[in-house]
This record gives sequence, structure tokens and C-alpha cells, in this order.
Amino acid sequence: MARPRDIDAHRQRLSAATWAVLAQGGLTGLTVRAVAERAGCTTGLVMHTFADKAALLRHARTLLHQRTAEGAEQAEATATDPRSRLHAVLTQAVTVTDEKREEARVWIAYTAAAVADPELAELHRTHNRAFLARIDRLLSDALPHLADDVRADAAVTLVALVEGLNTLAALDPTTYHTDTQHRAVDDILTRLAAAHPHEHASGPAPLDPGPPGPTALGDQLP
Amino acid sequence: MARPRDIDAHRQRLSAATWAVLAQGGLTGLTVRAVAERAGCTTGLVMHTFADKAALLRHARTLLHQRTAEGAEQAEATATDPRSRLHAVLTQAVTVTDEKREEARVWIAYTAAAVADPELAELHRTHNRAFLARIDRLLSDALPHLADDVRADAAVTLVALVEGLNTLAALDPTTYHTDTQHRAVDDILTRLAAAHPHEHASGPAPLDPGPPGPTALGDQLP
DNA sequence: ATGTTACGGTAACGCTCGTTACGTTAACGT
DNA sequence: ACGTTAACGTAACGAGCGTTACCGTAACAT
Repeated sequence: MARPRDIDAHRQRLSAATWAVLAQGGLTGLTVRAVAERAGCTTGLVMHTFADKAALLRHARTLLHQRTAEGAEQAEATATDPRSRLHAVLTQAVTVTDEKREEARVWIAYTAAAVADPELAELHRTHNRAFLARIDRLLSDALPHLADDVRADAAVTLVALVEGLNTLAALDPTTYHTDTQHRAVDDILTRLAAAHPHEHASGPAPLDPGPPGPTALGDQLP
Repeated sequence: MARPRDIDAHRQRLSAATWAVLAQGGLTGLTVRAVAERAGCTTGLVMHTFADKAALLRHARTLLHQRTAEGAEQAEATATDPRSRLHAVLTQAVTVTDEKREEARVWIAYTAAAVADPELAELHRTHNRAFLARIDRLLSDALPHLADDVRADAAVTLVALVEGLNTLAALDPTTYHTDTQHRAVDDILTRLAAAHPHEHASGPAPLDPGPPGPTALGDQLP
């Protein structure tokens, strides 16, 4: 035996290099050579660590999702009551930091790659549905007065809003500022905390604010 | 003189071919040869019609925006009252047809390309801000009771929602169905038609529905 | 009818890509 | 200390890319 290697550490390092390359050069700038140079090694190590370029892409994609899931998990664990948990997870998802700025650009690249790559598309669906389920769960805890179908639609709305805000902010941070994104999320949550306008499609809106009061979410702004 | 050509017609045909290639093969599948084959010509015509590949991309991008702007213009012209105008433009933007399905995939490709291409990023900002301004104008006509800052945030929310819904629907049409998207847009509009929860940060919501009644937008569902 | 003109096709260039075959070298058991 | 073994680098291959130079040819003016 000779020269053992920590292959998982290599995979992680190369995945991080893949993110960096994607963030800087976009999808067309992603080459095995660029990843190797970014990781401080040669293409030899890359091809010995992954079967091919597609495997590298998939691994980096999965690791990226794990990182975002950890962020949501932490936000969820930090908050105390159900409403602030929902608020914390969504706010964290649209808060722009140096780390998240890169993440958004990488996210866009993977979205585009998934259009033509069925395996990446399947990964996208799995991960996105997990996030959607998380928001739905947080919604049912935070706003139990919402009917199931209304809540499902609200979850879709919130997930799409986060997706859209991050995409637009990545390309136009001037127009889509962090403050604007926070206000957008807070506004939706505040309106959801109020009763649904035509609940069960019966009569007009009952306008029932719910037990904790309608301004509970809005008051949590920084 | 000899052999005149309609260069604008060629540009349009090649741009349409570019969309088709982008929709099918994604950003990495976009090659001059693929565009030429799709358009039924050779790379020679492509390079005689455009200075280089980037010019072809930019032209197709601008033409795509013009097409989407026309769609919004038609929806706006068809509707009669201010509220249905806003509703029609947003609904049309998230309605999935064969044409729009391709459009969404092309849109994603351009978004990813803009991450690494400053010129495409500038085009994106210009066009997106134009759409944002349109929504803001339609909002001020449809819901005049909204304060300027509230309306601006609402416009950002609606644009981001449309962007997010289209992106997610392109990759997961099962989870993000056309009906779901319509309900998401309608729901936001209905909630916006109600008064803002903490208007001017003064007291609680005045809950003033406005002249045409609070359910005017919700009732316009198909 | 015919010469002229430029439109569009052909084919090749240089380059870079993903991938592979091979050589080098570093770390372990003995 | 040293041979062995596998990890990693090196270098080259074939394919495909954007781009260019060149040529055939179709359409107009005369």
C-alpha cells in the first residue's frame, strides 16, 4: 500500500472550485481546466476524483443544496416561535451576503444547465420540492388558520418569490436591493397572516386576523 | 449590382433558430453550426449576417424582449378597466402555452448567459426595468389607494413572482402547474386590492377596498 | 444575352475542449 | 533503508468550437 488519499476532501474542494468558476465565468466558462486551476491542482486530479465532468457537476450541485438546507435549518433552529421560524427561513433565503451573492450566480448556472441535462433537472426537482415542503410545513405551524389548499398555494408563491428575487438581484442588485427583498417577503407574510380574501370560495372575506394578531410578523423587521 | 438580400429577414430567422436551439440544447448546446442547421442554412450565412456569435445572441435577446413586450401590450389593450389590465398582463406572463414553454427555457439560458456577459446583463436590466415600470404603472391605475413606496414594493413582488414561477414551471411543470401559477398571481392581486396591513406605518389597516369592490380581481378568473 | 456584382456555401484554420495513456513521485510495510 | 504501490501530474489525442478566406453562382443592369 502507498499514498492514501482523502477522496471526499478532494470532492469537496473541487466542488467549491466548481462553484467559484461558475460564479465568475458562468456556465460556458466551466471547464475542467478552470476548475483544476481554481483548486490548485491539475486536470489529472479532477479526472481521478470524478468519473467525468458531469459527475463533478452533479456532486457540486448536491453539495450546494446541502449547504442551503443547512442555512435554512440553522435559521429554523435559531427562531423560537412558529411565525418567526417561517420568517427567519425566508429572510435568510433572500439576504444578500458575499457568500449568497456567489450562490445566486451558481444557482442560475445550474438552472440553465438543468434545462438540457435531465439528471440535473431531476436533482433540481427533488431539492426544490424539499424546500417547498419545508415552507409548507412552516406555514402550517405559523398560520394554522389557513386551509390546506390555500396554504399549498401560499407555499408556491413564497418559493417562487424567493427564486425570482434571488435571480433578479443577482443581475440587478441596484433595483433589487436586500431591503427591497426583505420588504417583499415581509409584506406577503403580513398579508398571509390576515385572513384569506375568499376563504373556501364561499362568501366575502371574513377578515379574521387569527389569534396572535395580524402585525406579529411585520413587527419582526430589523 | 446583384443578388439583393433581405438582411432583416435573415436576422429574424436566425434569431428564431437561436431560440429553438437554446430551448432544446440549453446554453452549452448553442453553437453557430446548430443555429445554421436549425435555420436550414450554413454557418457562412450566419457569419455574413452577424459580426460574430455574440452579436447573434444579443439580437435574438432583443427580439425576444420585443415579443414579450408585444404580448403584454396586447393583453393591456384587450382588457377594459385598469384592474383587469393589470390582471391580464400578469396572467398572460405566467400562462404556459407551447410558445411560452419554449420562451421560458430560452429566458433561463439568457439569464445564465448574462451572469458572465456584461452586455447581456445590461440588456437584461434595461428590459426588466421596463417591465417593472409597466407593472408599476398598471398598479397605480388599478390600485390608486396604494402609497408610492408600497406600490413600488408591490411591483417588485409581482415581477419577482412572475420570474420565479416561470423558472420553476419550466423545470417542474408538474409541481408548478398553470392553474397554480394563476392562483398565485390572483391571490397576490386580491390581497393587494385589500388595504395595506400597516399603511404609512401609522395605525392598523384601514381595510378600504376601493371603489370597484374587493373581489373585482378575484372574480375575473376563468 | 451577357457581363458584373455580391450573396451564400465550402472548407480549412487555429484553438480549446473532455478525456485518456503514460510517467513520476510520494508514502507506507517490511 | 528500500522496494512496492497507488496517487497525482504530464502530455497528447481526437473532436468540435468560432472564425476566416475563398470560390461558385444566382440575379440584376445594360
